[in-house]
Amino acid sequence: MTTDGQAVTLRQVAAQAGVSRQTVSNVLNAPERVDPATRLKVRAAIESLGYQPSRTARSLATRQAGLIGYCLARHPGRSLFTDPFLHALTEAIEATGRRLLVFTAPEGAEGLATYADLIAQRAVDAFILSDTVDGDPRHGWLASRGVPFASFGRTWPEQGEQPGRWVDVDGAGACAELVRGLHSAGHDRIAFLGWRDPVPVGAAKDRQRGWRDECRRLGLPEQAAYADSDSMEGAAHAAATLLDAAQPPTAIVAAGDLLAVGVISEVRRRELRPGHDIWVTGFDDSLLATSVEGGLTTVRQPAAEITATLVRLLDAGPGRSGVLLDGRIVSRSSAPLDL
Amino acid sequence: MTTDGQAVTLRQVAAQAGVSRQTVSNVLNAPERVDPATRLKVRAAIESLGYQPSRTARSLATRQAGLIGYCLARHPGRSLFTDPFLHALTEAIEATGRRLLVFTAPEGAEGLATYADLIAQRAVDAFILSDTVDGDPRHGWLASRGVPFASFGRTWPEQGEQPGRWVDVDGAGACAELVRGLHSAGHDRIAFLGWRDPVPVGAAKDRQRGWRDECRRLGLPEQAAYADSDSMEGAAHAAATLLDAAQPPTAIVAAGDLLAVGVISEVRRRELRPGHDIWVTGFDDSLLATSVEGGLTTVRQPAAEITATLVRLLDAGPGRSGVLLDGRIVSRSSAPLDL
DNA sequence: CCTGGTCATTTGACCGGTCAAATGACCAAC
DNA sequence: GTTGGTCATTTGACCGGTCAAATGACCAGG
Repeated sequence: MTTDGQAVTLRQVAAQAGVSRQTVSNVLNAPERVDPATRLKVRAAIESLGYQPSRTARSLATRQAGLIGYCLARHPGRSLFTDPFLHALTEAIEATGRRLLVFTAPEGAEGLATYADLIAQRAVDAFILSDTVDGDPRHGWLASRGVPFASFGRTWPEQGEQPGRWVDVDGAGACAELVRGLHSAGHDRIAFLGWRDPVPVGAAKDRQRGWRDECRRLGLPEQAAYADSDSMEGAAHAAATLLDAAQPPTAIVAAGDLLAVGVISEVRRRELRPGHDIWVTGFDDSLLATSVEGGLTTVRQPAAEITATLVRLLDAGPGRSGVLLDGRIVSRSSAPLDL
Repeated sequence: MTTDGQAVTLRQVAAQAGVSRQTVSNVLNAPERVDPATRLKVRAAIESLGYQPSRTARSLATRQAGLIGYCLARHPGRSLFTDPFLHALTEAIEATGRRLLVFTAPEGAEGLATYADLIAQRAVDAFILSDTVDGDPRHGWLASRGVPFASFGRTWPEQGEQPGRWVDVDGAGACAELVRGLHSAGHDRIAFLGWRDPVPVGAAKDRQRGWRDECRRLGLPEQAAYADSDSMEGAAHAAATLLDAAQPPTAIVAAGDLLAVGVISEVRRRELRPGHDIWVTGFDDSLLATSVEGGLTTVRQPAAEITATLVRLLDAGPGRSGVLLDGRIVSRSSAPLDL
């Protein structure tokens, strides 16, 4: 509304409305304390001047930055879920009137200095953590200094509970459900395809555990293979070893969409039809899942629910708690399950 | 350093060092004005108290938020370059002592209200724009109110220059270079594979133009096909039509990595070898490029250079200017070019 | 000896809000 | 007619820095 460069202040609104600055402040922050008649008068002045309070001034007075910090993972493009997660997180935070500040930091304990700086500068009020690794140092460090945070992902401590509050998707449960679905569709040899990684990723182990436990429960053989890295090529090679076995699997549960696409390409190369001769499933419901022919059956991480929960936990105060959310199986033609 | 929750202030440092608050401020912002001896004394006090100035207080006084706004695109996961771009952008901004605030906004002209709010609240000093569309309303709007911004991507105005300052990657140039490389490797029939999209994406047209112009210059036939969407499946079908032609191409230049992977899968399905029988190239050097067997020849967008330039342009003041950066061709086995 | 100029440092006001205590109007109760 | 309580509104101090002008010490020049 202001065509001039200068911003409108509280006092200008007060002058225009013929009240004191505090009354204007009250209209915005505690309207019930203000007489309805003056409230209207002030609101009109606010409107006509196009006033919006300065976040900075308010932050200084309230000692709240109104910003949540989120560290971008070192390896961009590593996970296909990063992007939808970030988008959902931003919306969830904005829904509470705050905003998201993203930053980068070195990996591991070194990166804690960056977190320390942001707190010391009072640039953020709290942190959202993701890309957690086994024994992640951040959680304990932040909790010990009383910095509010919420974690997407577990730190898988050897024993005891992890510090602070977390949300995660039940990868084990989802994979178990996939195995059950495949089994009731008539599959008896359901293989798992994971990847080896320099960094131990708890999520991958979790998914495999769900598959293994369910296979045992159903008395199915446990065939597994591993890609050298999280790539289509590695997955294709690993899938080849599975398919070359004396008793090849009729279904392959892959630990991620990228792997699953690699499996599908190997299946196709052998003139076998995914979803008919060999059923294939992925994980993440990334853009790849709708990109392959007929679509990939996969597990969707409920991004909106995850981030809404994270934001809720941020304000839950100190303490320890965890929320485990269910992934939703999205059935497409690579493994036409009926759910 | 502070184990108590209370933050250290400038005045506490001043008291500790036995100087006035302004002297401490000068040590931080204009050290040359301070006597070396007192400078050391103050530095020691800062160190011992673990002092860091409050961003908020400084922002209020200087009227600079120290934050740059960046709007996340509506469709998360649409482009594989989003992730590396965001990472590089964050680092580039941090290198100048500022930080990145990300936000979401409705598409098109409606979203301008969100930009307006951020400015009115003085929450950000400037904006970085990306995911620009043809005739993007944001550029003119921001420029007309004197809000500093820099755009990754052109708005392709029908006539005249686009408002403000921009950086883009020369997609046309890179595709022309691919065509030249393929031609000198002996290819005479080099097809283009793009995609149709509800939103007109200037970048895709730009890449195709580069391919077309170079083919004409070399006197090569212009074969092109289009995927219904930016997906592997669509690309595979489009590739099939190309390969079924009476005079099938021996090389296919795809407008994106995802398309290229789709092309490769179709090529393999026909028992043809990518990089031998049919050469295939992509665009973006995304995680898919190293994920397919042998790797995908593709064009790398220079993320660090792009973002460094964007940040530089932010501080260039009002005016119009554009920087066109070269993409770098990364040769892998899907099209073993020697460059 | 007084003036004028640097240099290092300090002082008071200010950025634009919020908080807590103070003011004043109005009305019911003793 | 004084006291006490609510309600609406105002005042002064404060959040933690920065800016601009003022102060004081020191030294060279007329």
